[in-house]
Amino acid sequence: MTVGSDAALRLQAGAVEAFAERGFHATTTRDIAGRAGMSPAALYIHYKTKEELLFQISQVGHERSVRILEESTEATGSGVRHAERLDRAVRAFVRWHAEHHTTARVVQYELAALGEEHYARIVSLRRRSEEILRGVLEDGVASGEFHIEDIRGTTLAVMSLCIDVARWFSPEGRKTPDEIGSLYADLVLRMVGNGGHP
Amino acid sequence: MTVGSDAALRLQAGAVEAFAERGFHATTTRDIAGRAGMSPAALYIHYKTKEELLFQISQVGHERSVRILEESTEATGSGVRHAERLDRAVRAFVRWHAEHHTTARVVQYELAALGEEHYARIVSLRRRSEEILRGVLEDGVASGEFHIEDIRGTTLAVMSLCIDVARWFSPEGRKTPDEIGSLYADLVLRMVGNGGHP
DNA sequence: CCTGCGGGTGAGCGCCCGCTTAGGCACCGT
DNA sequence: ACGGTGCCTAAGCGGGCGCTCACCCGCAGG
Repeated sequence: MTVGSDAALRLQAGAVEAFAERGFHATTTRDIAGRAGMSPAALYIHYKTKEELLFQISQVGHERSVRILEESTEATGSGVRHAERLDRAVRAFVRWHAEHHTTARVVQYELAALGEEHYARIVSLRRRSEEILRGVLEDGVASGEFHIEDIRGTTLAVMSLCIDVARWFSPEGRKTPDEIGSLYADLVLRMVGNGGHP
Repeated sequence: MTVGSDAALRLQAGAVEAFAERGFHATTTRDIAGRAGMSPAALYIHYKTKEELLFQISQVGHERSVRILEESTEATGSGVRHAERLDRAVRAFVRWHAEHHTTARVVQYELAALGEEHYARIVSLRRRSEEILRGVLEDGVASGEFHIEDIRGTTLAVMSLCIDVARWFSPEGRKTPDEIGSLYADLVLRMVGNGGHP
């Protein structure tokens, strides 16, 4: 149950790989333990069930997402341009989904395998992410930088766009995470009616 | 093996429901057969394996996608506005993903469970979809209606946005498929630098 | 009337799953 | 010196999985 120990972390890493490749239900505990260089039984010293292992992964991933969005959208002064906050947020969020695409894939697409209580905890973290982003859009509309009719719908679309990067990104693809971040930040600024360079 | 028969179609419908709810690997053949009102063994009269059933679903879904994109982007005359072709395409594509969100979910997110050969066949259909959309963007750039730096990347982003609707859409949500289609068509026109109303 | 056949069932095979149990070994404080 | 503790393994239990097999029924053709 010592979640931070070396063995526990190796198990997490193995599980992320396996879940990302085959999905939670198609992954066996034997496979996870094998990737961590341990016997199948060792898994149960560190985690109560396979599902709890998924929950740990999902939780740290979502907490990371929230922090990324919080830090990149901080309103540090009174003269901050909200376009810049949004630009930074999308860049960072997309970059994380590309660079850690295996983790992100698990975090974003294996939620359905969580138990009820764990699922609820994760959903509240997701809501938090959405609220942060919506806050930026609202600020930008209020300041006249953005022109959006449906703020809630647009927020969802922006998150959608960023999250889906984890589904298709491959390190062998023709773009680096940074390049995708740039492109997407530009596209999102257009979506919110900022014109890219107002 | 009579894929179009009544029983075969009921099995397909049951499988779509089950796969969408729980995912391919977490769904049992007993569950699928049960939803179709049949015994577990009946499944194997109509499909060789559970995977083949997934393939049929995936194939018809992807063929439908391609047709939707083809029909909505037809260049019917010489004076067609490409913004209108793109608008129609996004509207129709998004509407399909929302209205048939269970099917779409299976079609878009269970690909990894396909066998190698089946997977390859599906990938070629997906490439076709992407090419159709990219064609519209290229036409619009050539005609001066759109202003895009990275056509390939933008195409991918647009597809991403549309596809992801299947992941989060719920009929109990606050928007109808038509409303989401409108919003997304508007957002996409902004992404391609059309300004919404040029 | 019998026959053949397409579409169905009940029972169950063999396998592998998630998880447990009994025990072993290195290192600790006393 | 030695019992306790933390971490690990070999073995295996119970169960549910994908899939098969032997058989059955209703009906069309001769």
